[in-house]
Amino acid sequence: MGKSGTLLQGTLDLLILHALRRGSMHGYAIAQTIHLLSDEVLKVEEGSLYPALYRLELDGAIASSWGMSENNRKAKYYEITKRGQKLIADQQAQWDKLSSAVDRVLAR
Amino acid sequence: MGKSGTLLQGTLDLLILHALRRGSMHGYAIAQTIHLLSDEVLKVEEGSLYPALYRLELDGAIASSWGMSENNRKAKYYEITKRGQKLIADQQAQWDKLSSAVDRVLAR
DNA sequence: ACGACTTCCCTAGATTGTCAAGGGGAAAGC
DNA sequence: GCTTTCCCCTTGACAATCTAGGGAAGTCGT
Repeated sequence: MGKSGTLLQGTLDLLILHALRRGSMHGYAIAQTIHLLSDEVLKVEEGSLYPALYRLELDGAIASSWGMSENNRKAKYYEITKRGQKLIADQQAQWDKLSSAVDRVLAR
Repeated sequence: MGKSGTLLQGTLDLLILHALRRGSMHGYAIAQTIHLLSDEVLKVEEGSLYPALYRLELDGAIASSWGMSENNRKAKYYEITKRGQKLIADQQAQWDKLSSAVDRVLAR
């Protein structure tokens, strides 16, 4: 495994999309949400997060708009698009398939 | 997830080491073993396998020696070293920790 | 004896995803 | 005014995997 880094490569997009299922959120909050929902195991670096958000928006999986945060700061809010919904389903299926395959190998 | 590629990045070393728990094996057989144990879900490309074996041997996790395969071909047999045993434990713990963290996020 | 196929090894180059390490602006609290 | 927190972003390096090759040697069918 990579020396450092608390993420399983390839899962970040799925994690982001899943966080956004709870409603529209700005980037900073997405990172916090993932951190919390994972019981503080997963930590999303900003240098990973923002490029990922950019990719996802380019891909049409999420859409953004500027607004004001609860703390009265300018923030870019993201929400899932219809295309993103489909991506969630696909990627979750892929994750389930692959991670359970790994588990099978490790169990035998 | 990556357009193609059936592997979760970061898991290959662990899969290889786990296959070798069953006894000394040559590279080609390691790939087949992983493929079979995963119910044909995981496919290890040779272009990923051999560099990984090289890394692991450099790292002292496995050791190799030339021999003859069951099919009467020259083959390089690998076995786990003591250091490799420890790596298995560490990486499996890491995998369990991270994959269950992902599952937690996806479930909530 | 020839060709096709399989088994086994290996490498070079491109691609991708993440990380480390920065920088910056603006509100809040002291 | 100073520091801290919140929020955005970029650049360059790095590690892991894949694609797409190449090669040698045994087996099998004809």
